[in-house]
Amino acid sequence: MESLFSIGQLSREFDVTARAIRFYEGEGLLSPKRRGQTRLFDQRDRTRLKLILRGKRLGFSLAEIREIVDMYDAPPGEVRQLKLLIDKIDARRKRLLQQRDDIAVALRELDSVSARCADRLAELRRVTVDEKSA
Amino acid sequence: MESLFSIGQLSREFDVTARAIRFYEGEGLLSPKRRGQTRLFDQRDRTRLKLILRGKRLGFSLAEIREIVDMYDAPPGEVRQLKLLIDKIDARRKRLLQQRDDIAVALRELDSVSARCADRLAELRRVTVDEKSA
DNA sequence: GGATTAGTTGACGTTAACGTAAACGTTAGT
DNA sequence: ACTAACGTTTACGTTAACGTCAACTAATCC
Repeated sequence: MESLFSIGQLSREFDVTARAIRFYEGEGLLSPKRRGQTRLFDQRDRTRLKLILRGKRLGFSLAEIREIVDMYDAPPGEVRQLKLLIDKIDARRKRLLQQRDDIAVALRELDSVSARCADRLAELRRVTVDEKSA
Repeated sequence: MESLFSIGQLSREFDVTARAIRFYEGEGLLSPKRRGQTRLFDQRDRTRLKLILRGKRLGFSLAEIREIVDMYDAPPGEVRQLKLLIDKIDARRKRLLQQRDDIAVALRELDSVSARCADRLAELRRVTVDEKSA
């Protein structure tokens, strides 16, 4: 039961414009089947689209995303290519770990800003109360 | 001992072009002092630059980064503005948490790809050995 | 059979975030 | 006095990632 999807369905489901999806196809990131002119996306396309959008959320360029997507294909048969792939995986992992650290720091800082806001709010309330009691 | 920095120093230290730094100033993200024409960056500018670059690593646009940088200023005195700020903080946090999830998933997937690579490498070795023993 | 809805292919427009080049000033070394 | 190294402004160029028409087709509903 290979379920198929129209461009509109994917567009709504993932909140992305049809134009963007067509653009991704043009860039070789998706390769839907066709019924006449109309695109038909299968489960594999859906998965790839999810990968693409996650990549975007993490700030990867489409060029980088292409590399990532390609990683999910069968590993190459030639040792030279295989080692190249392993290097790329390593680079990806490093970037992700760096991002993870950045996020940890950013979250802590946000908390501190948040606390300052709460303080400020309390202070403002005191002033308001003072004004009322005056 | 307020230490000062030239644009070149910052450029080298953070591995970013002088052009970019000037651009950030133009966008109002930095506001260095001047000695004649020459820009002089202090510790505050350095901190802001670090914030900017971290934002970039996380895929934020400069517009978003501006919002973040502004958060680090003193919280506003008006309740209306303060609540707006709190909302923005909340939105930031949500995005960061989403990204953290995305990273966790991506790292797991990378591991699985990595494993497939290792398998493939082992398989290739077996073939090589077979050929030798033949 | 006209209208609506969903899809298509060009093709040009737009925005962000710098890159790049030209022409110039200033300070330090030889 | 010359030349390097570093800085400046002004201004045009570039790339990525789509947005936005326009003009068309194919299926469906009333």
